[in-house]
Amino acid sequence: MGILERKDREKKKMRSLILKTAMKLFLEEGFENVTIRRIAERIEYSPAAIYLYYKDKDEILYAIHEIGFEKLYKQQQTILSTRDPWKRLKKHGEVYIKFALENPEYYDLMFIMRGPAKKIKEKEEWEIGLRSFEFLKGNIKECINAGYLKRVNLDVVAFAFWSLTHGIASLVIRERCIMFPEKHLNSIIEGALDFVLNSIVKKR
Amino acid sequence: MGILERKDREKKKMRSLILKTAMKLFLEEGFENVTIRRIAERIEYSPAAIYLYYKDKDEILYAIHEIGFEKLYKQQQTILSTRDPWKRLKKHGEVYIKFALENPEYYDLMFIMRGPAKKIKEKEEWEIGLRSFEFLKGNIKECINAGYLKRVNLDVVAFAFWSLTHGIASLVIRERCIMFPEKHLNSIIEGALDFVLNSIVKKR
DNA sequence: TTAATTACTGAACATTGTTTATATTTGTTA
DNA sequence: TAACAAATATAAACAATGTTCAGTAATTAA
Repeated sequence: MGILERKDREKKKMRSLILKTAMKLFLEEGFENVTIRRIAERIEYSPAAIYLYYKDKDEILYAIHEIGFEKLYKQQQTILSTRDPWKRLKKHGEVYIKFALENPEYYDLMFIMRGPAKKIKEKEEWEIGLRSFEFLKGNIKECINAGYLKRVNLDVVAFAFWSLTHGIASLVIRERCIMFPEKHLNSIIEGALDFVLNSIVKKR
Repeated sequence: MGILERKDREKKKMRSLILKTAMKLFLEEGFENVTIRRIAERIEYSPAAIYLYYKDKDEILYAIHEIGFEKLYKQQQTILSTRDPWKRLKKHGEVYIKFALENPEYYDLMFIMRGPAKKIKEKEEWEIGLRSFEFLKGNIKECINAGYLKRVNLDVVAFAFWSLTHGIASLVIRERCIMFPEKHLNSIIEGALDFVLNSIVKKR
């Protein structure tokens, strides 16, 4: 009965080949150039073949978006070496923005583009996105317990924090910060994050 | 010498007819349905005719985006009736988010979509966007002068404020808040804004 | 060896935005 | 007014896109 299993393996292999190729296109040329036809061309199959392995293009984008989340999550784990909850939360913000600005295409796919969002809705949940959000909530909870933050609703503080960092990242990525000269932008970003974080911290 | 002027009037009339029609499509069916062909159909011209009046589609989107800014600016002016700078700044945030959530298509065009951003770059400045940002800076400056805020760099505080509100708005609009049940979302948004604003205010 | 299932493709469809050669309308001049 | 010039408008096509479907080729089962 090894035939079914081999077929299954082959199916998975093909899916991963498609995804790998899409990723390559994505990283080399940006998501605008990830087209079904370009993927097909690279793997030397017809465009129609891809639809035997992925329902539509958004499903491929969703898969890439998941890889982006893995990448972000990994980078976020590095802050665990910082023991002080408050310092760690600051690092959290810095790492988040750093990820966004160093991987704007990923970030766009993860938090801005409509394509993956459609799939999120279909799934009725967003496991991969939630994991990062829960991680943030954990950090904030520790800050509250350590007396660094007021005892406010966890979701509210986490959402405020996320909105601030996402706001910064997405305004830059979607090119709405042209009022700031390029050379000042980084210090304004840092300044904005510091300003808010220093404001919400309680002096113990 | 009235002919040239009449021609000029006619040209303007045609431009405004195209824009008006694009606006109608935009408001009735969302920007996804603003296509050159649909506009052409409605004004009973050929698609090619539109290119005699607008360089490309992005130029039309840019024009709509400007109308959106007019709308926002008008709504922002209503906060001027609030005399206390701090209360006014709070209103500023509320009005901004209200505008975004009540006019998500406009907001998207103004602060998220790539199309208009391209035109912004070509123009090398962004008059209409800057006006709103300067208005925010003015409000913040008054808060500083009245002792409500620390004396921090104006651009930094304004950018922080804008990032927070834009972050909230864009996460909702691009459907990344599915971890919050619909019925709680509004109170979380309010809570997040209040949390940050109450944190940055100085007790006098 | 034949029948049935599976894997794949060519060609087409329905959309986009945009360009170009051509036709029509309008204005100028002899 | 007739002929020419300039403007305005269009039909048709181009080059893309995602996606579908009727067939063909390959593989497996009987």
